[in-house]
Amino acid sequence: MKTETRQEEIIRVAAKLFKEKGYSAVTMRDLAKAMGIKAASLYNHINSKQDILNAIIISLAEEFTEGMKLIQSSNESCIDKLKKIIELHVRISSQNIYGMASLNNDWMHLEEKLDYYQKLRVDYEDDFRIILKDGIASGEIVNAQPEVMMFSILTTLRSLYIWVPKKEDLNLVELSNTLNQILVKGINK
Amino acid sequence: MKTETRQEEIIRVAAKLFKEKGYSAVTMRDLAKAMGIKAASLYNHINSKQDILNAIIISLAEEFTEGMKLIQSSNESCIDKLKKIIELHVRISSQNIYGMASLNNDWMHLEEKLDYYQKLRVDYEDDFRIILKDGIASGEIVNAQPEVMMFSILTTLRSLYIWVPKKEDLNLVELSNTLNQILVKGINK
DNA sequence: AAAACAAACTAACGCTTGTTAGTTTGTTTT
DNA sequence: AAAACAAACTAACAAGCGTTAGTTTGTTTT
Repeated sequence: MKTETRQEEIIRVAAKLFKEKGYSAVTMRDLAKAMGIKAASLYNHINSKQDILNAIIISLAEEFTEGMKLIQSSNESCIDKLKKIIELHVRISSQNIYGMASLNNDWMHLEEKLDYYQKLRVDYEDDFRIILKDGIASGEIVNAQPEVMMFSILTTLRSLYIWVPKKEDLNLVELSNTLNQILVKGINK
Repeated sequence: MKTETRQEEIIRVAAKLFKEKGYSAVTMRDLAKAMGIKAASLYNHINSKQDILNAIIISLAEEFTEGMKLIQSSNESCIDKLKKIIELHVRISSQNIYGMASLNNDWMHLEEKLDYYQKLRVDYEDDFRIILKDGIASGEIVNAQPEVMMFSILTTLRSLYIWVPKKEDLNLVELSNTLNQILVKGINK
């Protein structure tokens, strides 16, 4: 197990605070107090508050992009690809619930990295849409509006961070399966 | 049509700014500039920045509570109640997309009103859960984990504000129907 | 015409913000 | 023992924060 650098520790603690109050409401003095040091000392390890946010969000966004590219290039059925996407979100979200909160709520405070982030996001959604449209074309998926389907599924998956920690007892494979059933097969008998 | 007071106008404009940057990142000077006046002049109409957030969030939360109580006390089937809940969210969200953003993202910055808000929220979720459990008990709904179902549906509905404005062409009845189909019946054939 | 009111203004307040500069301390490498 | 380094510190900065006090201006009510 690789030991965490001081910089990584700061970023991890920052993500936790960002989840609770949002990026703008967390001060460098708040972060320093949570680390048990003075605010100025943070700058021995990080360049700026902004850089902390960049590090949290961009690494996560790239992880999602990588995952999607793998799924996209497989030749599984559309329904199986959706299952894989659900597993991707469950895995990443459970590994970094604090970072996922920043990704969801504080992306608009990215500055230099904002355009890059938004491109990753748009591309991800485009890939998702294509999977759904292929599924409709091949008759695997019901012919409803793919935009609404994508919104519904993706919103649920993006919000997993709110909810995953409360279910530590539930193992992640089981959670993926349940989500797959509910999101894909619906809830009525 | 009742004309808007200056105070209501400030609250409406504030909600729009809060949606874009979050409560903490919006300054009273930002808000004043958006209103075309100086920051100090805002205080002729409102008591504090905090009060603006309270007004936005609490009125919406109470609107949801009222709607839920009506649905709860009707004697419709569980599936029909779910449909009504979807319609409730579509209606309120489309009427106040900016306020819904604050409700979702800035509720933790409520201060005196935080406990009250959280009670409304917990009660709402309790009512929702009971509807699902009744549906499972009566065999209307598939016997999966009601917690996951509720999370999935409620997360989608709570995020409508992100997405409704892009679909102005789509009428709201149609959107409710499509959401109902996807959330309840699923997407696979 | 006088009084009252709504809604803007200027000026300033005390406090907090992110960040920098320079220094101290203790450990590790030469 | 000397040099280098990592990681903390104190002190301070300029800018921005929410908010208050007191004033001006123009309209509406008496």
